[in-house]
Amino acid sequence: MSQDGAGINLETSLGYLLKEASSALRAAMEEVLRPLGMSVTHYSCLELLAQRPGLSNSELARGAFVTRQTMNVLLQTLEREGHVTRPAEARVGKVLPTRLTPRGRRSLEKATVAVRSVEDRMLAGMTETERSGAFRILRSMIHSLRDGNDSA
Amino acid sequence: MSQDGAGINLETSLGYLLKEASSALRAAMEEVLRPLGMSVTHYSCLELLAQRPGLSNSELARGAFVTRQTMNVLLQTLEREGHVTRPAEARVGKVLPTRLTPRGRRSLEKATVAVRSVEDRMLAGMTETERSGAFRILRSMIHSLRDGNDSA
DNA sequence: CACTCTATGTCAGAGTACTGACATGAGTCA
DNA sequence: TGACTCATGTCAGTACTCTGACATAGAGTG
Repeated sequence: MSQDGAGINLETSLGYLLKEASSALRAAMEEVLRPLGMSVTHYSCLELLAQRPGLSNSELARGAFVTRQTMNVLLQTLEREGHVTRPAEARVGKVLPTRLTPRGRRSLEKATVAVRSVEDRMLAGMTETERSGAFRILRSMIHSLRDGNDSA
Repeated sequence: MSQDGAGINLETSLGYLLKEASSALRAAMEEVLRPLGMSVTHYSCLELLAQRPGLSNSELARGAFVTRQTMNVLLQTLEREGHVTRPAEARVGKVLPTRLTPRGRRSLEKATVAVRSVEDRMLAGMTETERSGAFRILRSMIHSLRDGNDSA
C-alpha cells in the first residue's frame, strides 16, 4: 500500500518513529508534572541547575532545547516565585549565574520522583545491551543532523 | 560530578537524549521546510493524506501528534489555500474525509525532497542492523510509555 | 585606540498548540 | 423507544515558544 517511490513511507520512517517516541515521552512527563504545576521545560531548567549550579540563561536555554528568550521568561517567573536566584548585576560580562533556592530544590525533588517513574517505565523491558545500543544510535543521529549542513 | 542519588543524571538519561534527538530533527526539518513556507505539522498532514487519502480530522491529528483542535485550524487554512478538499457535509456521522488537491500534491512533492535529505542525513553512518535496532528500541519505548499507566 | 565579530540579556509582537466547552451523530443496552 | 456512552467537528480563550530587534560586554585584529 502507498506508492513507494513517491513519498516518505511513514510506517518505515525512523524520523516519524522518533517523533512518535518523543511525543509519547512528553505526554507522559506532562501527565505526571501537571499535578505539581510544572511544565517539562520548567522541570528541565530546575534539573539542569541542580546538576550545574550557576548556569547562565543562555546555557540553560541550550540545555532545555528552547530559545534564550523563552528561558528568560521562565527564569523571571521562577525568580518571582522564589525557586531560583540571580544576582542583580553581572560580575563579568552580561552573564547572570543562576542558582536554586532551598524552595526550588524542594520543588525539584518531588518532580524528580515523578519523572523517574516515567523514565523507569520507558526503560522497562529493555536489556542493558539495548539501552547502550539506543544511546549510541541516538548520539549518531544527533551528530549527523547537527553538522551535516555544510558538507551537503 | 553531580550527586548521583539525588536527581536524574542528564548525561546518562535516555529520555534527555531522546528529547535532544527529536529537537535536532525538528530543527533540521524546519530549516529545510521554511523556504517552502511550510511547518512540520503542515508537512506531516500532507504526507499523511498522500499515503492514506480520506483521513478525517481526528485521524490526521493523531497521526501528526497534535490535538484535533489544532489540526482543525490547520485544515481550514489548507482548504482555504486550495491544498486539500473536504465535503461540505458528512456522508456518515460527522466525519469529513479529507483529500489532497493536485495543488496540494505538487506542494508536497517539493517538501518531500527536502525532508528526505534530512532523513538521509540522519541515517548516514548507520548500518542496516543499527537501523532495525533503532526501530525495535523506539517501538519498545513507545509501547512502554503508552500503556504503563494502570499497571503501575 | 578603533573596528569587527560574537555572545549575552531583554523587551515586544506573532505564531502555534493546548485546554475547555458545546452540539451532533453512531453504537450499545435495557 | 429512551438513556447512556463514545467519538467527532468546531469555536473560543489561554499558554507557551518562537522570531525580530536592541543595547551591551568581551575577544580578536588592524
